[in-house]
Amino acid sequence: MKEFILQVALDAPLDFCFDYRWEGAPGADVLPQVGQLAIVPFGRREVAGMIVGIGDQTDVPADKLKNALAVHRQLPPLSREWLALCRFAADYYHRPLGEVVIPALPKNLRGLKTVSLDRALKKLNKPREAHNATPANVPALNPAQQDAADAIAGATGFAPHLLYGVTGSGKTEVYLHAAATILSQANNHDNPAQILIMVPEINLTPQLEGNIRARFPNVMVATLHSGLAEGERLGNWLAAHLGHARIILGTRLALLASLPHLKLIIIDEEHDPSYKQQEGLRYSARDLAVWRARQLAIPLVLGSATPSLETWHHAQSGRYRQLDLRERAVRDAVLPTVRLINMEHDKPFEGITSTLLAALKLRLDRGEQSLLFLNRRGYAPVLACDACGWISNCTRCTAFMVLHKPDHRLRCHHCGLEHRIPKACPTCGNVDIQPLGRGTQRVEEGLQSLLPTARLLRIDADSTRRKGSAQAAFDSVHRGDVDILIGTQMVAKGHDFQNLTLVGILNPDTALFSQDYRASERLFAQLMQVAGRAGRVAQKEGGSASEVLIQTRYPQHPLYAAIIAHNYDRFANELLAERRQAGLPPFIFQALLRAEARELSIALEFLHTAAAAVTQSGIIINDPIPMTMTRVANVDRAQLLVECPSRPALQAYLSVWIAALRQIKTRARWSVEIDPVDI
DNA sequence: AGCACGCCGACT
DNA sequence: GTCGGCGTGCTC
Repeated sequence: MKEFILQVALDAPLDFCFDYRWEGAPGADVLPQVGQLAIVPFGRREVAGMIVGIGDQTDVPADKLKNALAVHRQLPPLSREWLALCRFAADYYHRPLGEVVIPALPKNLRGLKTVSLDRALKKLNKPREAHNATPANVPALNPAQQDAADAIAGATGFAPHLLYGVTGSGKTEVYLHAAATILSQANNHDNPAQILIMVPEINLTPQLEGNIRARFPNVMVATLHSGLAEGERLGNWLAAHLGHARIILGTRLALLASLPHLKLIIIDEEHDPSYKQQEGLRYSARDLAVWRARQLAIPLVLGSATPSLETWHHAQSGRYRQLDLRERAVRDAVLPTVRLINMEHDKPFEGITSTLLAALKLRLDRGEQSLLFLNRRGYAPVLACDACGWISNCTRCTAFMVLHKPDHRLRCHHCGLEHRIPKACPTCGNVDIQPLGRGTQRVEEGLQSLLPTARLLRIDADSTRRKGSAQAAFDSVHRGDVDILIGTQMVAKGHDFQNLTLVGILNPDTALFSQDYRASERLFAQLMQVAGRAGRVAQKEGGSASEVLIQTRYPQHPLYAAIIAHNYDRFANELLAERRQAGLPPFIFQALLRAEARELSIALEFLHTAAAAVTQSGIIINDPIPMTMTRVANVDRAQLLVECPSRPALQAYLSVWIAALRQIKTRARWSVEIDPVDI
């Protein structure tokens, strides 16, 4: 009876692996393998861990060493490539390996019960023979699309591409053609291929999933996103892991799926902030995709009308190959006309200028649809008392309680605190307390009074809280049951509305002067995206083209000039020049140390100690500062930014520094984020 | 992270 | 006299 020592990575905030004893059963020839899951005792619990090494020695004293309880042997082991990807992510983001590996696996795989595995494999549709994978209903490509698809499918080795094309220029067709070519090539050589297509939010883009399934009727398509039920998640994950699924469509979490035959990665809307995980392991799925494509020596496509400045920089410098789609692929479609409405001259009533109101009436008369975009939900962002100056502050956060009129509540969007709307000022008793500012609910109310016959529909996180209600709302717009759609950024993504000819942007100015230097980049992307909802209709005979009206107090701002000209190139180049001048990303690399405690002084004291813990030339350590929103849910937060022009130098420093931070005795909770985006 | 143990305040 | 607050320490 031979005894082995398993090195097991566990999902615990401990930066090392744990050793377990494994005694092979007498006569058993099946040994545990690296890449298999083991169930092990850990403290008083039993948890799943990943076997990352097998040996016959350990430093762990015999009285501490425990036996592994079981090994998942019916599952093919995770590949060395997959483990290397996880190890890279763990190293790069300075987190324990198990914290990357274990959450990347379906929950149902992590339990003691192994029977569910067989059932999930029954449940799966058997893949049909892939040699017959002839795409159905293939539209012809224009020359630019054809060149792009050929470049991607014909690339050899690691080949990152920026597919740069405005909304409606037919990026999806390029993806599908490149995918079809790579799938068929692989099949001819009896060498299966898998293609990973990532999208920002799968729930908002059901059309893409439908298109893919229709185009590849003989290929198994699996989706991976957080909205799946656990059973479905396990089945789809297994389909990818076993190589049955040839196309995997998913959100950022799909990047960490096991894809043994991966031959192409596509990231649609690569600039989208949702590719950055904002809790736990704060990874960038886009950045990890680049690493994974390099590791496997395969092509990568980053698609966007408004690329992130990181990607744009790489394309400009020639590290990524840029593929341009300069024309709209939809026949007769023209780019929407963008006009500014100067709110200094045309004072808004109920948040709507007379120019915009007239444009809305025109669409109503013509039986066409309009979209009003306002990135602020609720009725009003704050309730205030004129008499004594009271405002509806949240008692637990550095934030206002937002007025939600339909359910008669004040609600904090940060900690969830709620109470009834007071009838009078809580401090002075004044009954005349007023909402300040305007959210989607208030716009809906005001607009209904201005246009009593119009059929309005508000789409935001509040109106679509129930499962499936967002889809129902979008369906009613498609059916033509709605004249004017009022929405937050939820309406900006994915959906094409055939009869929509007017987009009104109500109040975009706040982002122009934000402390966050990325705000203007994001605003541009958001405006382009929401404007794209309108321009998809072919120009009607005798009618005018679709129109985007932007209400602003700063019509001279260069961002708007770029929007009007549909010229992201120049705007992006100007932003890049500013970033270079100011020493901001992508010309510098950053890490952010966050600390939180019941008292701000505790967090700040920790950060000051941290700032002095390890100094090194070339590493810029900024002053610790309270976060803009200092208090959330009665916890005070502060942060410390560390910068360096060299990524390897920053990484080397972080390894030493974080080890030193672990030695600091503090009551603050802290974490380090690499490449932070919201600072 | 969990989950224990351990030592001081308001209650069945 | 107990129940329970969260500080501290450990997990192969």
